[in-house]
Amino acid sequence: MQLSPTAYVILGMLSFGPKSGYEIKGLVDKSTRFFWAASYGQIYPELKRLSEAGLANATDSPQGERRRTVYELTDEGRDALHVWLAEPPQVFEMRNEGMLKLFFAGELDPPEQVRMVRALGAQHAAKLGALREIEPHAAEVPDSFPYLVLRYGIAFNEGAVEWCEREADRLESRLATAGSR
Amino acid sequence: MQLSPTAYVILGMLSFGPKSGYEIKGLVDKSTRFFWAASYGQIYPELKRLSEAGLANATDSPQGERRRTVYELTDEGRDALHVWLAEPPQVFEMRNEGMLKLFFAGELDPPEQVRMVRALGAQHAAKLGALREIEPHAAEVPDSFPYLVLRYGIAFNEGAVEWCEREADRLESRLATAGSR
DNA sequence: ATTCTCATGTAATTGGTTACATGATTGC
DNA sequence: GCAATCATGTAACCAATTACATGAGAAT
Repeated sequence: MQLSPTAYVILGMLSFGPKSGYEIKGLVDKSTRFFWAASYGQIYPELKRLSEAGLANATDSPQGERRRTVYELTDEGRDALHVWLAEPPQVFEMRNEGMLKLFFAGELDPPEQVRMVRALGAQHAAKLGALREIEPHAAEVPDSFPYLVLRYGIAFNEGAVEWCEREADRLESRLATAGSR
Repeated sequence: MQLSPTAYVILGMLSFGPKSGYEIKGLVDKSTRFFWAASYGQIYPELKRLSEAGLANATDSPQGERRRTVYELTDEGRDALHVWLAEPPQVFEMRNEGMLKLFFAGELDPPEQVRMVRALGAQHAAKLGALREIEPHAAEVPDSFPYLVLRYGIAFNEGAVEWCEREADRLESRLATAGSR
């Protein structure tokens, strides 16, 4: 039985302890979503499939009248997770509209080109801000992999912000010299 | 009429001059695919839509008996491209299985954790290799935006490779100290 | 009262890939 | 003669998002 990376996100979250679909969604939204998002439309059906496949166990644990199903990883589920973790990563996809616009920026006049590079920088700065908001929370477990991954995201976005500023400045100065020639 | 970013990839490619669907696909595959891919299944129907919308003009230009349709940007098409370029970028999505595995790497034992960080580094090194192969070709137009974007990709992947090596080394040394304690 | 959070799920739609089908031209 | 490249297109399929539907409990 072939599982999608999204199924492994769920197994991985369950490896931290038993959780409801709602809790998994919440965790994904403040962690993996930056490199692997998941919606309710995936999570709930996938949880059902995983429990049918014997990789997770479903237990009803209502809070008062509010129904709630908590899933926990079975031994087979943990094995499946370990096997997947040890395999070389396959998927790496990106949809970066800012890069795409920059690629075609030669179509615009120079001042607008500079604005575009700064807009890309602003995009990265916004992401950086979002990551830094999570940081104090993640730093509570300093040697953990979630924290390692967060630091990678921060480093990358810092680099990108600097790169955009540098390139925008370069374009701007080139523009100034061209104007005075 | 709302166009998708993929439609703008096509308009953008046509801004470099008239092209067939086949040529557009070839260009995408050695440039934008790293941050915005497109398949024949998208390109051909989209070209038809763009020409129906008056943003591109279709001209039959067979080579012998081999049929061929070349599209060129209309003035409206160029305007639409410029409007889109000036708008702030929206989409930024990533599916990075390597990061995802790293996030859950705490499940494995330390030597395997080190292997995983190195595997992520290898993924970035492979991408870096692919980009460097394109570089001499792109460097022919040194001040162009396609070349700027390529350099961004190279810088990012170089940074990622170094980061992975550094973190793998750190993990390894931590592992050694823990073992002798 | 009302809004927010907790909680689960499905249906419709979108965006995109892959496979399939067809055929001409070029280079070995 | 055969493989690679040029060239166009559709159909089936897949992954994922969004909107919708429902309802309890907690906080303001």
